[in-house]
Amino acid sequence: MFLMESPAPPLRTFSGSVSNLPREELDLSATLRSGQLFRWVFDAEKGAWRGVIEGGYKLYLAQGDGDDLYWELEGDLSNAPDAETAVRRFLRIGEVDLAERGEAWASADGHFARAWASHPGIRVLRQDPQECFFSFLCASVAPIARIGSMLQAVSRECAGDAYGAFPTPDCLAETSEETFRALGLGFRAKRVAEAARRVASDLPPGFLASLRSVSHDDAKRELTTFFGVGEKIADCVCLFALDKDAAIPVDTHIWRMARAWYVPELAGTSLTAASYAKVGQAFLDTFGDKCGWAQQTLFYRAAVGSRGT
DNA sequence: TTTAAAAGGCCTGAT
DNA sequence: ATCAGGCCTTTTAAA
Repeated sequence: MFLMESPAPPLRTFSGSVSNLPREELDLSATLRSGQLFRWVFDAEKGAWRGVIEGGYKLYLAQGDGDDLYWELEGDLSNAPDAETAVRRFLRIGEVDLAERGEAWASADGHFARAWASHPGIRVLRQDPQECFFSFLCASVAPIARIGSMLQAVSRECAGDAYGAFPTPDCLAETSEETFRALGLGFRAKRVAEAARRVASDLPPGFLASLRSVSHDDAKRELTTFFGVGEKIADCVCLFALDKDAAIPVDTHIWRMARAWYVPELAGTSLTAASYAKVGQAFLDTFGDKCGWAQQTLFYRAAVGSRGT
């Protein structure tokens, strides 16, 4: 080996494919549009989805009609596992056998069976905790499309690129509440500005990612100490970035579904801390330790699948 | 043209 | 301690 030390990070491109990946294991398009992340776009020229994953790697993903997934990853991997490991880690391939789980869930629950029949293969991804946290801080009473436009505006303002690496906490912390308001965040502006300042200056680097190694309850307790973060947003971060596969974010859609199907005794009541816990328990009882994944398929049918496209 | 609803949370006042 | 109601911004679609 005659690798030289270079001042600039060695930006390189790697590519490969994952074979034997049927649609029941991954529906790439539905997964990326399922409201768990908001800055992935389909690059028509390249014929692939494009986004940035944890570690700042730019990733292209393409799924054809067959059982192969093609990927291309760009970045400095000198201090990281190999590229394919990074891709599999993001998609959580090999960790959760969704095809097998989905079949079991469908035979256990008729409502899930209907959602699975129309949209199998919606996975829960492992996101960058930082981006996921700020994403769902922007998600209060906003439709998925608007969450995307808010986050693209924030990225463009702080990092210069709507679809590049998400701004660092330091960069977000230097942006004023008024600026966030001007970017269309509305009453969420104060929450984002305050959280950014706290993450940047009051907490150790990597604090959010460190919550991966604590329990679901402990992670929620930490997250809900932020102004603007209640149980629902905390559970979104737990499920989509912190490996808490039993987290059930009870939003307006899941709450409606729960009252109609899973916790009928709550029909006609309003959502409280007590009923929030009952909904989570009902999902755990029905679907088991990966119930957050089942929730994502049900959510998709209610919130995304019913709309056009 | 007005109104409701959108991956909510905080504050207040009443039991 | 627990819960219902009002409020906070903006956008889109339905009435």
